Amino acid sequence: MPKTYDPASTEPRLIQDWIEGGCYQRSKGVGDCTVVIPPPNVTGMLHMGHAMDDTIQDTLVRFNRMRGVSTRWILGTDHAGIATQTKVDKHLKEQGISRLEIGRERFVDACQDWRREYGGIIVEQIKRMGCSIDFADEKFTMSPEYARAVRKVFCDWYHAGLIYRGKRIVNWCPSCTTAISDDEAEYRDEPSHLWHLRYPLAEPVDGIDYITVATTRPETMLGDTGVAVSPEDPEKAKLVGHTVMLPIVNREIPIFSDWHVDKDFGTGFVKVTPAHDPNDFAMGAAHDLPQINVFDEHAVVVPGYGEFSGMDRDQAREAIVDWFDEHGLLDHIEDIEHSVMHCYRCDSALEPWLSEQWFVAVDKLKGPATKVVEDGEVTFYPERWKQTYLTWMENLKDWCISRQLWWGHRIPVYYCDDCGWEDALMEDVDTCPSCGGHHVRQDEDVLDTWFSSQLWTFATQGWPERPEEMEGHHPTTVLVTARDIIALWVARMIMSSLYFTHEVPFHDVFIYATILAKDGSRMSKSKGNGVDPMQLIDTYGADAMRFNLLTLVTNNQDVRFDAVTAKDGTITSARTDASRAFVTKIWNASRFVLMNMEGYTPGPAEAATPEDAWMLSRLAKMVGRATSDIEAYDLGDYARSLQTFFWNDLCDWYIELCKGRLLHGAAEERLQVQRNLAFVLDSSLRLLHPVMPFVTEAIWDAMPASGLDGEPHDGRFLMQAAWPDPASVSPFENDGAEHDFEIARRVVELVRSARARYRLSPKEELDVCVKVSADDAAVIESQASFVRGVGRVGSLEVGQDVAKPEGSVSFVDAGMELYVVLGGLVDLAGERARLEKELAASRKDLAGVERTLANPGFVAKAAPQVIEAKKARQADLATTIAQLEAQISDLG
RNA sequence: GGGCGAUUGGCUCAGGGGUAGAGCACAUCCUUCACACGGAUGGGGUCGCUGGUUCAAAUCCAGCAUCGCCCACCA
Repeated sequence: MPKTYDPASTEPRLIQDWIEGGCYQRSKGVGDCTVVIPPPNVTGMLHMGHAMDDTIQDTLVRFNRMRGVSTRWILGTDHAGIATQTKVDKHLKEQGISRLEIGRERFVDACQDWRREYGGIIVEQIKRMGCSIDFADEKFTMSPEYARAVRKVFCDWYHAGLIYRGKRIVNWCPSCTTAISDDEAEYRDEPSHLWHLRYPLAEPVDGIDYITVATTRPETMLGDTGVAVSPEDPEKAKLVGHTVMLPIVNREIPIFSDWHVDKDFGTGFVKVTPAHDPNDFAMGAAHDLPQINVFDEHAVVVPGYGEFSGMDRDQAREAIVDWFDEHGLLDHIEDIEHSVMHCYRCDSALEPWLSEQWFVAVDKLKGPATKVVEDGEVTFYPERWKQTYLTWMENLKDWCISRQLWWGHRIPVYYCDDCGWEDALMEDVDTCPSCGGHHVRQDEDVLDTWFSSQLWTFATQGWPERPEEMEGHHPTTVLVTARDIIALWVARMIMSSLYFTHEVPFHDVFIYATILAKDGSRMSKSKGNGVDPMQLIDTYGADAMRFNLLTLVTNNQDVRFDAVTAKDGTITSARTDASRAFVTKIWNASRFVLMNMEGYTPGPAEAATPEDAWMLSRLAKMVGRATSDIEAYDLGDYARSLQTFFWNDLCDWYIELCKGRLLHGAAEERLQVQRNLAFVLDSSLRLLHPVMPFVTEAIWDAMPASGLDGEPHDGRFLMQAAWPDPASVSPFENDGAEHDFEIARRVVELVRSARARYRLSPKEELDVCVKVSADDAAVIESQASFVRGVGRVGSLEVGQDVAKPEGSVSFVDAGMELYVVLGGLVDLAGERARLEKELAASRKDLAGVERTLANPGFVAKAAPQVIEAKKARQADLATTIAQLEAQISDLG
């Protein structure tokens, strides 16, 4: 093995080997683990959220593959309608090309080119992360096969009456000239004004000849068809039933009362514009008011409004306010904070606009989709997201699915201009099936991107034409995704899957923490606080990034990622750096083991020494813990506990303890150590593999067979090797051995502490005496070689009646008194100070324990084990205090 | 407005009714033949605030504060 591990050269080679070895394709086995990747948009590059998502999925898939479960991880990308169209539009604009000039067909071709390029990049990035997903079988939400599935869904729902066309207020983006769904719109508070406008009454009432309405949208007054007041506003009740004469347009409109109105806001009079406000639309519908659209698709005032026609909404606002002012009808202007909806793509202010749209009626879909989550057929991890889902489902309104875009699935509805026939069809037509006429046209709109991605779990698996492909792989096992698309995507997948496949799309939904920038804000391009996962991989290697990400998988909603990108573009992340150090540690420890394998033949691990028994016990518990952690999606604990195990137990102690036998031991002894090390290392690599596939695979390739399965590795990959079986290693669990080891380890630590305090050379052997109970003395004696070797101890005297030697420093710890002989170097004042500090701490602890024990309530109500533990602690502390006092007085 | 989460050492985070943890950073020592991306030894925190439940609260509950996210709404 090379002295240093180089991720940059190793990772690409392994990816190639794995793919050539067919390791990424679906595996056969017992049970099923099918996962669909949340398809990234073809618009861009992988970001940290994807890196997190894909690392989690890969860890789960690799784990299951190793466990012998049949795995299938499905790759694909999303055409991402608006997002892609906007990017391509911009791209073309830079070349001086307008999409309107080149037309729909050529524009869609340009989108396809874009998708091939960027879809390819993102797939390469997924590959580079080490994701063991089937790259040979890539799906796309606009592939011909997928398009047929989308079309079938539309047609079936259309014919079942679940899809209908209707006039609705939609959030219209005048710049993208498309409707934006509520879920895609972004609200932002902005300083604005509340204009108080006077509307003259048609006939004065009790001497009042005008009322004042307050509005943030004066330009929409051209479309006003009523004025509303609150039913709880007695002062204004007398005006209800009267009319006002709308200025400028001279339209006589009624005053009515409606619960939408808050009597304490503004003036208590609300101008009602059904065509330009969702609430007004609702009020208008309830009170039978006309809907008058005053804007065209670009938010320009339509003809018929004199000087105002042809103005855009901003110009119109100014002109109309001026008009009111000139005519003495502008009461006053008030400054307010006002939240304005913006297009999530182009950031233009959205216009509530009345238009013809397609909708999915959700009434019949939401019931079943609610039930499966309530019943636990679909389980959310962490559990709290269940409530988020249910609340959203409860408040669900019909879903506007039409988009006025060119890039997307075109709505398969055909109209005959000759006879008025209309239908949704699976095949294109140019002749009217009803009248035989040739004036048949297809609907111009395309479908909301989520309409196609809601089919992702089954349309990627042969539905509807090859249902056999789904057998055993649907419902999928787990969906790993971000919390912000629980409503947009997760819920819709559940609804459509239940309808079309009669089963849930997945059993588990795992929601990971949102990755925030170091300052706690969302990573965003505009803020420039984002971190590029590819750059992290360049700097630290994919394993280090993956490991760090997995340690951040906790119950939290969001986590801060500590990486910072400097002005010169270099990236630093303390935690990823530490993860890289762990990768290096794994490499070096393995290198040491493999450098000392001469004469090795595979054979079973055995607890030949106390430290062997300890190590094998620790390993057995680690296997159990790693397995149950991953099964419970507790991936952060899986990663962190493995790191502690490998670094602290295996490297810091066991390998050090093996050196004596390995380098100088007799042949038989040596062979057993080799077998134990091979067993522990092999097991550890397998446990680590799901999160750190590269370094573990690279090492495994160089390793001989271990006692774990006895098979030589030639031509085999670790990623296809068996996950260690918790049941078969559990006989190694040995609490007694662990306890004994702790005692010996403590002796070594105390010797080291003395050495550090007196700055003694690590080469120099120290003489040590330990005064302990007879039982513990035997325990230490049995591990004398370990204590001598690792502690660099010369003579070691252990017993009940050991006396403190001349010129030694003493330690008191848990019933143990330990003396390290220094030979006249003792710093009496320093020792006294140290012992007194410990004494003070012990006394304080004892006082606390005694206070608890003196509490009658505690003795009466606490669990017996707790009381026992307290009493034992009391005894220990009392002994320690007595010993410390004796030592201090001994110092003179 | 509704909901959710966070608040633990300088930083990023675990933990979670009964002796406060890790990594990084810091201090001292060590280039001993796996590893200086290392080893050893240390210093450092009344677990946001106020109440409550309990024999016992950093941990459970309530309120508050601050930060963040989601949903809804705003004439």
